[in-house]
Formats: sequence, structure tokens, C-alpha cells
Amino acid sequence: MIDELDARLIALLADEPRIGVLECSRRLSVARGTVQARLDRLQQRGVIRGFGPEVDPAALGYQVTAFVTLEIRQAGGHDSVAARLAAIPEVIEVHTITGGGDMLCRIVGRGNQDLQRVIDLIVDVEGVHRTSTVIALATPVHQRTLPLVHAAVRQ
Amino acid sequence: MIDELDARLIALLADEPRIGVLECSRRLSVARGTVQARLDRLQQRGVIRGFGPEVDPAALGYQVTAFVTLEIRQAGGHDSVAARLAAIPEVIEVHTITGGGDMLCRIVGRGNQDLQRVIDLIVDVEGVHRTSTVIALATPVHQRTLPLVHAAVRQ
DNA sequence: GATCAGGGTGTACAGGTTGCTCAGCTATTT
DNA sequence: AAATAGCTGAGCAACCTGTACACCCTGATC
Repeated sequence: MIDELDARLIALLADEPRIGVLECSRRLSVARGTVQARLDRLQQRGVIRGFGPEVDPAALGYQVTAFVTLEIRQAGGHDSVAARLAAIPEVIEVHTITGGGDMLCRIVGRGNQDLQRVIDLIVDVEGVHRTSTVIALATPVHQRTLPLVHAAVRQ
Repeated sequence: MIDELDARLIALLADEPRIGVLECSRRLSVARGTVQARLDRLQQRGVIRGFGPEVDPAALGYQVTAFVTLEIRQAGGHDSVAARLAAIPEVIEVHTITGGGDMLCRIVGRGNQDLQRVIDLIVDVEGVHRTSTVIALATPVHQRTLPLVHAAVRQ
């Protein structure tokens, strides 16, 4: 799925994103064209989605993260609910899930009180029946993919 | 916390990450130095964490995402459990949480069967008492921060 | 009213980087 | 044996970056 050079390239870019193709080729001891071609292929295959800026919600004032499990009215379907959830900026991610609930959202708020406001917005969404929220107190492991990249090498 | 130019800059970079400072300044109709200074400040304040490559686990073969809620033995504390979880590449994110469970992890696997292997790894972690897993069937809203950026303008 | 700091503008320059192309080389596949 | 895919090193023009400087405006402070 990915070879070792790809993995080293991704790791290098993850570590120092602003170094550019030429510098990468020097660090990896390969030709510049190779790095360029690898990057093109990785992006084309969708392994690398892009190089967008990673924004930290906390630095924007949204200091609380929570996960909300939704039960929805089956009539109407998930899609219309998802669309309405997507209209709320503080809703950062939405999944449909197996198990007791129907959907799982990640949301943020400027504080616990503000979180209540966001939850109320969600509860008011048409089709949402019940919600249950857990607040993230700390995040010992922040979202990461590098270990996966290394685990996926050679296959 | 952020002004409108910052927001437009972030949105622009999110849309076309590889355009460079000069092109940004043209698109936003400001001087190059301004863009450069804004970017520096945004990164320094931690609003922009970086420009690392966004890797898609699915493209690496990890096509299933799940959320695992852990109950842990209180003795020993969260930290040692978190450290052991961090050693598992398929564990992509770990939070400590309020409510019934003690921790919430996001994990990935190459398929439902592979997910079982990952869950078994988690169950085997010393200090983990019980787990309960929900599988993400679909993801109508992928992780995003742009709406937040716009919502945070002018404050 | 005067002074000041912070942020924006334009300009300038050298040096580095990018995008692209080419020919040659090596493995692996057919 | 021939073909395909990928890597290498080289070359070139166009462009971008980092950095510095002088100047201007604005709101805040004295």
C-alpha cells in the first residue's frame, strides 16, 4: 500500500511541513524528481488528502470538546439530520454508528456553559429524539496518523 | 480572537494549500508582508498548528473506524493506561471523559475482523477493565474547523 | 497636542526553489 | 528479447522567499 520511502517522506513532512521538495530530496538522499513523483502519487491515490492549515479550536476560544450520541426518529433518515447538524459550526464531526445510539458527533464550545448552548441547538434539530453527552476532560493522545503510516509500510 | 483577514487567509489556505505567500497576498489584495506577518502570528499563537500532510487511514487500508469506551481500574491512574494505548498504532486518539466510562478512544482497522484484533490489544492493556465499542458506519461530516474559524471572527 | 507602538504598504535584492523536460540506467514484467 | 515503470542527474527560465528599509496611518497614552 505504501513503501518505506513513502513513509519516510510523510514522516519528514509531518515533522517539518515547510521544507519543500528540494530539501526533502536532500534529507532522504533521493533525486528531487523522485520526491515530486512520490508526492503526486500519494496525493492522487488519496493517501495524502492535502496540506491544509491545522486549526486548533482551543486557540480560537473553543476550549471544551464533547462527544454527543444521538438517537433520532427513524422516519426521515440520517441524511436530513446530518445536514442540519452540519449547519452548526460547533459540530466538528458526525458519524452514523452501530449500537445503542444512531449518530455520534464531536462538538466544541467556549466553556461548559457554551457547550450547553450547542447541545440545545442539536436537540432542537428536527428528527433528533434524545442526546447523551460525554465531555473530554483531557486528551492524552491527540489525533495522529503517523503510527499508521509506519504500520502500513510494505504491503 | 481572530479578525476577518485572518479568517479569509485560513479559508484560502484550506482551499488551496500549496499557493504560497505571494499568491495569497494577491488573492486577498494585501501586501505580501502582511500575509507573512499574519501567518507568523497565527502560528505563534497556536491558532494554526502547522501544515502537515493529512493522511487518510482508509487509503492506507484501514477502512473501519470505531470508538471504544473504556472502563479502567482506578488504581494506577489514567496515564499509564494512556501510555500503553499510545503504543498501539491503530489507536488514533485518546480522551479521558466524564460519564459512565473513563476513556474514549478512536481506533481503526483493516476490516471488522481486524478491528477485533485491535480491540483485543486494548482489552489486554494493563488497567483496562471493560470496553464497549461502536463502529462508525458512515461519516456525513468529516472533521472540520473552517466553520469555527468563521464563527470566531471579530471578538 | 505630542509621542508612541503596532500594523499596514511598497520597494528592493540576492539566492533558492519550482515546474518541466530530457536522456540514460536498472529492475521487473510479459 | 522487449517493454514498462521508476529513479537519476542535469539543465533552464520563471518565480518565490527571506529579509531589510522607509514611510504612513490609527488608536492609546502622556
